[in-house]
Parts: sequence; structure tokens; C-alpha cells
Amino acid sequence: MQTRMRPTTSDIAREARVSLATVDRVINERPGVKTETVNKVNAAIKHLGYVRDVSAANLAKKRRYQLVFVLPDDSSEFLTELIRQINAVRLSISSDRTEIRIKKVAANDPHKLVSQLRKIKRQSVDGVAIMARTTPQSRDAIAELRAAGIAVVALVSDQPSSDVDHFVGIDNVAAGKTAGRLMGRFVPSNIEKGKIVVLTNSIQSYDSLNRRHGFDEILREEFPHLNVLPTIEGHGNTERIYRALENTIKNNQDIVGIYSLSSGNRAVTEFIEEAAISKKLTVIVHELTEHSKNGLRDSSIDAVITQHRGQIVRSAIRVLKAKSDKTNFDMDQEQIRVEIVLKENLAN
Amino acid sequence: MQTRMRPTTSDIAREARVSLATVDRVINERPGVKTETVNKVNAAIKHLGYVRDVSAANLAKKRRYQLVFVLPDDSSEFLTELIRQINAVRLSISSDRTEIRIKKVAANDPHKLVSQLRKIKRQSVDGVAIMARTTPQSRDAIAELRAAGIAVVALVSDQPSSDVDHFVGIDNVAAGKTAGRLMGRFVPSNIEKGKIVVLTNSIQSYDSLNRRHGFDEILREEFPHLNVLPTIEGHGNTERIYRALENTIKNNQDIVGIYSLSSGNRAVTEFIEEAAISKKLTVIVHELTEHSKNGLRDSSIDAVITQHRGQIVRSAIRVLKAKSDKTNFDMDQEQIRVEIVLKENLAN
DNA sequence: GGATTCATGAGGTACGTACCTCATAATATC
DNA sequence: GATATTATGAGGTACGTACCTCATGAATCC
Repeated sequence: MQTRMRPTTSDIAREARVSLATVDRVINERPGVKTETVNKVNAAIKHLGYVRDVSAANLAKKRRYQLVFVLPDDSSEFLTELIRQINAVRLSISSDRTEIRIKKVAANDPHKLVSQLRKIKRQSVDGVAIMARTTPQSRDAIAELRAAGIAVVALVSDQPSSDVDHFVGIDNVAAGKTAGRLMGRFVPSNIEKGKIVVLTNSIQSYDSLNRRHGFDEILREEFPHLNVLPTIEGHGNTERIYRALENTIKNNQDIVGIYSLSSGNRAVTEFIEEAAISKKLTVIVHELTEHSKNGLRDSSIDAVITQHRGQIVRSAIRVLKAKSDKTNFDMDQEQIRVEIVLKENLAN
Repeated sequence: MQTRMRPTTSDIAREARVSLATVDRVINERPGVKTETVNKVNAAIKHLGYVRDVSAANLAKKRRYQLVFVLPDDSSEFLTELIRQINAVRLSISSDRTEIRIKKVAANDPHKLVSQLRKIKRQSVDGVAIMARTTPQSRDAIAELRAAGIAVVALVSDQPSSDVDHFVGIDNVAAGKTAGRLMGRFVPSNIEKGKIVVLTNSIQSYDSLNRRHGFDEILREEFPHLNVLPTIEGHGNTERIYRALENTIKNNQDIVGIYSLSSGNRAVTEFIEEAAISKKLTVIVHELTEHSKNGLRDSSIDAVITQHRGQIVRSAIRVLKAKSDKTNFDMDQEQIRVEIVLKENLAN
């Protein structure tokens, strides 16, 4: 029961009674082959179950995948971790004919983004993963990239899906709904009426909006006794959020929960630990970071909704490669899951 | 800014002022090279950041990874899905010099397992992923495989970790704790005392035991008002479980939750839908299957604790390849997560 | 029916690595 | 100092595929 070798192009040539050159022409869709002959070859390919040896092909082609991650230049915990993951992958697949570069672009300057993307377009890049806010400028620049034959995926932050080849990240409405369900069920059921504080870095972000929509929908439909307050915008300013929280709690007697839509939850955990020890609030935040992990561990946070950064990075790479090769990929595998993390399933 | 090519063995030869043959001898640890020269070459490798092109090397070596999945021959939903995933991967990496076979072995016959493993040992197999109950016989057979230089990982079901190269699956104690936390918080907080029914296919399975331990620990420590009843054993018999549930509910007034430790939850969902509509129970089960998905959708199940089968299969393959090549793998990436699925984050 | 276009074959080189043989230089042995 | 031993170099072939050139036979055109 010797392992049957995989058929090679020579086997096909023999089977189809043509020369290697013709097989090559057919496989690589080069012109100058009669339809009849093409069919003969394809039949042989099918019959023998031939699958092109991609690594040999890439070797022959000197194929190297040039991928670029375009990221905002802030230094949030989320981003730091994302970059850590990119670098981890970079090392582990350096032997995989894949080169990954990271370009940081000023987060709130659409023009910088555009010029960076233009620059990328002029280089021999195969794929770009972009994490950036959607602006008219970014949409145009992305369209240019794609027109130049460069694969583009949106990372985490949702560009309109029609603009990119693929979106790598979670369904934020579903994430919000998940948070809503947890909030509704975690808040003690003996209370008759309660208010939920919602925080975010930027109200403008689509991600935050979608999460909020999902959250509101579930609470409205299934937990109508809980009243969701207007979103407080923090702009990444810890102290500001802290004071806003303080104010809100002071002005509202019946706050029972806090929902933080974006990462950067330092203010929340600090507040919980210092100010609100008297009343037990249910706290749900987004994105697993060192801070939110600690929050889970010391029970100041009840649940974290997150997306696995390693999975995101690897998925983006797989998709970019596939798009660049014009091969299919397994949608199922590339589905980024909305993950729920409690103290108990916090790995490590 | 032309992309710098990756250095090849020739570059190293030049850098180290030795011949290609010597570089080759050093890289492949062939004898007949002075220590001094070895050091020179290694210095050059380090200096140029050379990484062996694995695909070219595999091509030259005609390397093919022969992997075997040894699975129980029952036809549970869990197993069906696992096999589906294996086949999916098999297709997608058929071009990846990797061949995967599946061997089904009678679930409760250690001798059949042993003879199957012995058979595998005699073939040119590089790695084996085993999902089977631990028995003295299986431990010996696994040891034989490993002694023969074959990599072995345990799949889902935990062989003693010292016996295998790696365990691919979730931490079942953590999974049980997670279920416990959810149960504790999902059960309405206005009840003063309640009982939890626990079900499993087989009490003997380590997985079930560990989950139960984790579950009990959390409930004891954090939700002492909830009383966990002795585990009911179903042996995969739907009707039996159904009747056991019926009986238990009849004999206990204050049942507030059901926790099912193993997959195969048909009886549970049927029971919930038919019999227990009057009282609202909190239901938490393991393993995402078509049944449990439907349970989530129609709210007969509140939460599913699961491990992603696709992730498990792919992780097992990566680890087996790495072990077989004696290269390292990223533990972080191979960590299988305890996932919580609610209606809202149920993808699709 | 000679010129032109098209279809195919034959054969080569290259990619980066593995592995082989044979020659020769450097060193150790007695 | 001749001989045995060890270390290294030079050069080749192979893996499966891509891509190139040139030759030649077949079909088409006017």
C-alpha cells in the first residue's frame, strides 16, 4: 500500500497524449492551443486528480507575497497587541515566501492615508490590509488600489464592504446584541428599573454605532426595564471619562450597568475600583487587553466581548494571498467570531 | 526601494567564504566539518538572517506529510462535524504536500485501537491525531508510535498529557467553570434556593468529570444557593435521558437549570420544548451542533460552551507537521479557546 | 500551390534546496 | 617524510513548475 504519488504535469502530458509544453500552456492559460486540445488536457487533469503544486509553482515563479498592513498610528493597547500578532506571524512565515510590512498612518488625517496608499500602489505590493476610518478619500484610494490589481481587505474597522475584497473582523451589530443579552441577564433580576451607562471613544465610529444599535435592540425587545443612557464620548481621554462616569452616577440613582463600546477601558476599571465599590454594577467592555483581563480577574469587569487578534491577522493574510492568487478561500474558516470572555475562560 | 531578496544558501557560502557544499553540510548537520567552520557558517546565517525555504526544501526532499486521524466510529453530530472539517482541510491543502487519512476505530474496544495504531506504525506515517478514551492499552500503543518517531497529538479527549506530544482541545475544567459562572448569573437572582440537573453521556469520560469539577467549584464558591444534583448518565440514549429528566423534575420542585456536559442534546431540547414550558429553566449545554444551534435560536438553550472544530483540526495538523519537522510552533496560536455561544453571537 | 498563420513538440534554464560523487587541500599519524 | 585521515571545494542531478526559444507539421488564405 505504497502512497500513491500525486500526479505531475508530465503525467498529464502522457495521459492526454500531448507534450509538456502544451500542458503548461493550458494550465497557465497561455494562448495558442486548440479548444479541442484544451479539453483533452483538462479531462486528463480531472481524471488524474491533478492539483498544481503551489509551492513548486511559487518557487519557479519566484513568487513572493508582498503584504502591507496600514494601521492608525495611535498606541492603544488594542493596536499594540495587533502589531505584536503581526510580528509573530511575520517571523513564523518568513519561510513562506510572504513579506509583511506595517505602515502607520496618522489616524485622523485622510490625506496622509491617501498618499500612503498611493505610495503603496506604486510598489510591487500584492495585498493591503487597512484599518482606518471610512472617508470619501479613503474610499477613492482603496478603489485605486484595487483597480491596480492589489487585493484590499478592511481590518476590524468596517469600510463599506462593497469597497474592499473582504472584511476581516466581527459583525459589530451581533457583538452589541451579545453584550445586550449578557447585560440583560447579568443584571440582578429583582430590580424593577435600571439604567445602563454606555461609553465609547468616538461616537462617529461605525463600529461603536453598530454595537450600540445591537445593544439597544436587544435591551428594548427583551429587557425593557433597563434604560440605556445616551453614549458618553471619551476621545481616549481617561480622566474625562472618569469624570463623566462620576457625574452620571451622581445624577442617576439607579445605574445598574456599564457598557463600554470601544477598547481603552482604563477609566472604567479605575472608576469601578475606586468609586463604585458600594453598588455592584454589571460591567461589560469590548476588546481583551491587559487592562480588561485584569478587570476580569479582579471581578471589576463581568464580561469582555472581543475578537481574537491573532485570528484576525492570520485571516487577513490568508485572504490577501488567496485574492492575490485569485483562488478561493474557505469563508467558514475566515469568519471572525464574536467571543465572550469571562473570568473563567480567560486563557492563561 | 526594491524588495530585498531573502538570502539563499549561496549567499551564506559567499558570506562565510566557504563552498555551497559546506553550507549544506552545516545546515543539514552532516558530519565532516570543523567546529570552526561550522561556527563561521552559523555566524553568516545569523548575520544574513537566513531562513531555510521550507517549500523548496520539501520539494527537493520529496517530503510529504502523512497524517492520520484516528477517531471513534460512532456517528455523533460532533464527530460528523469534525470529519467534515477534516475533509474541508484535506481539500484545501491537498496542494500542500500533506496527505490526511481518517481511520475509524470501534469506540469501546481498546484492542481494536491498539491494532490500528500498530498498523499505522508500520506505514510511513509522520503524525497521528487520536481521539479515544485513555486505557492502559492505548497508552502503550501511543508510546510505541512515539518511540517509532511518529508525532502523536490527542484530540479533544484528554489522554494524559505526558503520553502525547501535545493536546489539542479545551481545558475542560475551565469550560466547566465557565458554564458554572453563566449558570450562576443566568438563573434569576430572586430565587433563594434552586437545584441544577447535570447530564452526560458517560460518567467515566475524563472530559465530563473535569467539566463537572469546574462547574461544581464555581457554584460552591460563588453561588452556594444553587445545589448541583448528581450527574445523570445517558449513554447516548435519547429516550432514557428524556425519562430521567422527567423523573428528576417531578421529584424536585425547585429545579432552575440544566447543564449538559456532553454533546448529543436532543433529549434536552425535546424535553425543554415539550415538558418544561411552564417553568423557565436555564439551560447550558456543550458543543455547538445543529441541535444546539436550533436550541439557541428558539431559546430553549441559553448558552452553549464549545470548542471550534475547524480550529481543532487545523491546529492538530500544524502541530503534527511541526513536531514531525522538529520545529517549534506558536503555543499561543494553538491554544484552543473555551467559547461561549449565545443566540446573538451564533454565526450564520 | 506557395505564402502565411496556427498548433504543437522538443528542449532548455531557472527557482532554492538536498544529496551525491570525486578531487584536492590541509592536517594528523607513525 | 610518506601515508592516512579529515576537511573542503567543485560540480552534478533531482524535485515540480514556469517560461523561453526554435523547429516543424497542419491548416488556411488568395
